[in-house]
Amino acid sequence: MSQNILERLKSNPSCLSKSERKVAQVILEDPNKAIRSSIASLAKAANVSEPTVNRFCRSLDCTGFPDFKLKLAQCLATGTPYVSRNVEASDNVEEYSSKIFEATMSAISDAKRAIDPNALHRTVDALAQARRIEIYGLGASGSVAQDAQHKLFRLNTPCVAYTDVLQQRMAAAATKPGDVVLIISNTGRTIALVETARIARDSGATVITITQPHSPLANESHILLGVESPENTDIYTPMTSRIVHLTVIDVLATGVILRHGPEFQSHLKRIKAALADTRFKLPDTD
Amino acid sequence: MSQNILERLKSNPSCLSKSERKVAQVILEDPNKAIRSSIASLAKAANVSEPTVNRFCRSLDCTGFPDFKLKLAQCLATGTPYVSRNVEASDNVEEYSSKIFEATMSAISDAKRAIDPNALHRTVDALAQARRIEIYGLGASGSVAQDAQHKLFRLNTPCVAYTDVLQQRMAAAATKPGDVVLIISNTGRTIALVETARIARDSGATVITITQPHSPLANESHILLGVESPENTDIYTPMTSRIVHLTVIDVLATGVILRHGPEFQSHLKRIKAALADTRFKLPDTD
DNA sequence: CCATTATTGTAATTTTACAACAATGAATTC
DNA sequence: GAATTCATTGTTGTAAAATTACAATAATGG
Repeated sequence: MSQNILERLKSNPSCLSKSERKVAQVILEDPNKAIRSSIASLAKAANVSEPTVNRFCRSLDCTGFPDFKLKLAQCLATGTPYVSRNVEASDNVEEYSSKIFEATMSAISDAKRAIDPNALHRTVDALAQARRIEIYGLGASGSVAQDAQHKLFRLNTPCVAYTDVLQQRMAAAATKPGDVVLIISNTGRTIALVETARIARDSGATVITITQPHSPLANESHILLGVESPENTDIYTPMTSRIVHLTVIDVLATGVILRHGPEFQSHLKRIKAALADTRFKLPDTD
Repeated sequence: MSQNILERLKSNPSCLSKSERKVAQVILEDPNKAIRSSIASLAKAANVSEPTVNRFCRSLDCTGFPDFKLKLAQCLATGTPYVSRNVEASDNVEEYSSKIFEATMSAISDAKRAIDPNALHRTVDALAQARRIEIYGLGASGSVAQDAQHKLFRLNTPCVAYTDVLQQRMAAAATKPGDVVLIISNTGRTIALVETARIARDSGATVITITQPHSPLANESHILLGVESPENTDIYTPMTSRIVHLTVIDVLATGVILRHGPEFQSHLKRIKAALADTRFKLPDTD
């Protein structure tokens, strides 16, 4: 439905008149200030009359100035790229920690919007029916693969994660139709993984990837769970993308569990119960 | 900074008077309607006077009614579900995937508010000065520990993750003053880890934990990075909490990098560059 | 039970958003 | 080149909205 006022402002569109563009510019300079100012102060800041500001709002499919402020505020809150502030060397603890938390939330929010429910559905199908599940990842995605194994092994289906290139290649060559190979990669450009995907394909396995769309790895997969990672990986190692990957895996695991139905949950409870003796008891019953 | 009006509304806090609670209730019934209505219509809907609505806003740290509407609108836009809905057996793909994404975001948002900047600061200090860093985790936290190693080993400080109880105990016994032991646990009640923490303490290491506050493990630590995990772990394995743990580790790694200053970044670039040949090149220069 | 305080409503005031209309200016036509 | 048309912008005025100041009421404690 309604969306992204900021995008349309930045692209300086033809639907705005000269003075309306002045308004747009003032707003873009400090959107967070704009949502707190009245129509009068904004008009003065842009050197135009108040009704001009109002007409400006109408041009953007708002019913009026308050409605515009509302939409702009929501746009800012969703963590659109416009506000995705980068960590700076001068930041103190509060600042960089806030930024990282926000960037992470924003990435999850983006993924939520971008993920293809159909691909999820088909993946859950494939996992639920798999004879065997293999999970491959390297580098930062290695621990994601291991986490995925930790989640999926409860499903009564044999399930292994490999984080070693050679083991992955051998395991991929050993797969058969009915097996599912889940490959996780941030860039989708790691040569070894693309080759392994090809090997698994040739062996007849169903290849599912959690990776960057339109990447070489994505092109090798039967089912693609696309996750865009716009982050700058030059200096900082991929942070948000691997968290999105984990969330996708949560969705998959939950989907398979739901698919198995209620009687399956006693099976999960038993697994959980096996841990009880490793823990200190809770202080009280609650 | 301040955030999540909805959270505070639904927890029906003591800082509101009787009629102010009536206002809160009306708003919670349909928040999306509330952000579009005037103070007058809202007052009528709640059967209170207009100034009461205004005072209600002030009680919630807003400068007035418009400011309140703005914050509420932003709160709604972030998609943070104010009633963290649980996955139900009847959910279809879209539904449970939405719920999981939302629950994850909500958990990160909560953690952002709850995390103690002072503890973060001291942890960054300790990590930056550490002679050696050891990271321990078990189960789901095992892959978190491994991910942490993957992040922290770039810091020029020897850094290992152990996900095996015996290795952890031996390594903990071998630590010395100046060493930092980072222990990650969802519940904070795993007996083995609590014992290991004690061994590390006795050896003189600085014990830092990412875990549930007020837990046995938290009590054994020199520095506690507290993460509440209200989630029901009866059936589903901890999902959101380990993602929060990872985010905290991102913050720590970033903090240490910032602490080391700009000349350190060339060191990181070299590490990154070592990966270049393992990847397919990007289609174009951009 | 009275004094004190907190809570709520009434009325007045200020601020804000918007509509109706007038003015300006550019483009087009004769 | 003047006249006409159209789009754009500003001026004035008004209704609505938000807020203040203050009075009335209810709640609390000695």
